[in-house]
Amino acid sequence: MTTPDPDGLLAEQLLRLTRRVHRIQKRHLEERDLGVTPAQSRLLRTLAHYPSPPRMADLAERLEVVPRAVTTLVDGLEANGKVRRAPDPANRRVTRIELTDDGRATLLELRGARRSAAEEILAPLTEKERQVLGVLLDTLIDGDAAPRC
Amino acid sequence: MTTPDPDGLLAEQLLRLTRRVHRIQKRHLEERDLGVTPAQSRLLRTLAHYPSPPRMADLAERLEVVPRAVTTLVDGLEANGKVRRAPDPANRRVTRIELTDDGRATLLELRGARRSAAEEILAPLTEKERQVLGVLLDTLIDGDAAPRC
DNA sequence: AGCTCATTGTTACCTATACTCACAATGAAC
DNA sequence: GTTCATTGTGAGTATAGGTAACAATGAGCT
Repeated sequence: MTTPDPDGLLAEQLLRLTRRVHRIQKRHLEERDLGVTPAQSRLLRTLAHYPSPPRMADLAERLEVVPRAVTTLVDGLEANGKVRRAPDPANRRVTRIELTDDGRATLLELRGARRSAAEEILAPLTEKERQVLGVLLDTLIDGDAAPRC
Repeated sequence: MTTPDPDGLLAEQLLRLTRRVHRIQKRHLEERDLGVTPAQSRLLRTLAHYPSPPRMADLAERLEVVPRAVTTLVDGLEANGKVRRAPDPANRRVTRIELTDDGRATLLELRGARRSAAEEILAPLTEKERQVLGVLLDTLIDGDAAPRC
């Protein structure tokens, strides 16, 4: 491989890998035929991390996305009965997003799809390598110094 | 960090890192104010790898994208005078894509932007760690067994 | 009380990327 | 020369995200 631009390579690698991950996840998702787009799936998963229903703004922050984007995602999920918008009694500006039973069921299937997709993608790496990769990625995501391993 | 879904974590990490890379690259690009979108930038860079002007289909394959997508990208670049569509004398079906002088100049600035962006992103990693990361990513992209390091 | 300002979600619109399908022009094979 | 494959593109769609303006609400100050 010719690498005349070694320092710009990371972005290209990430792009290609992200695309591969997308393809594989899409395939695993379609096998189960849940009516959920990748971004909606991410919102569902994020939703599961909260002990109590979060606000739209909370989701936007967690997803690193503008609040307006969350509206669209919740619209789609609500139309399919996966989540429910509930008013906050304490503050009438906020709407809290709750998982429905259907949403919870979807989430379980989603996890299965993700797990098998991840297994396929990570197959070429040993357990140790996976850990190293995870640490390196986390370091870059956070942008601070790496824990020297 | 709570990781109830360790096997699905990679996709999330990749997504976040890719987004961070996008943000940083965008910032570095905007400082120079080239009129080029990220995908167009990628096409320009890819173009530079060919010793002689490639066909649309070649670019599509190299970019891992459907040929129709290349049409749109080249349209944009051609409108801005960065590339030129040239007929192939030997086969009138194919159009070859050539870099213009302006495109070449843009490419140079692009490289600078990418280099400084990459420097910012990779700053927390040592040289050795960068190499390890590169190998791991390549392994996952190709999908075959990792070279044991 | 009332006035001002910040927060919250949303309406309306725009951009970027990439996809499918259909098709016209061309070349290749028999 | 009829048939079939290749090549690029028009038309339309989906997904993901962003900006700007705004209405409803809450909070703080006087």
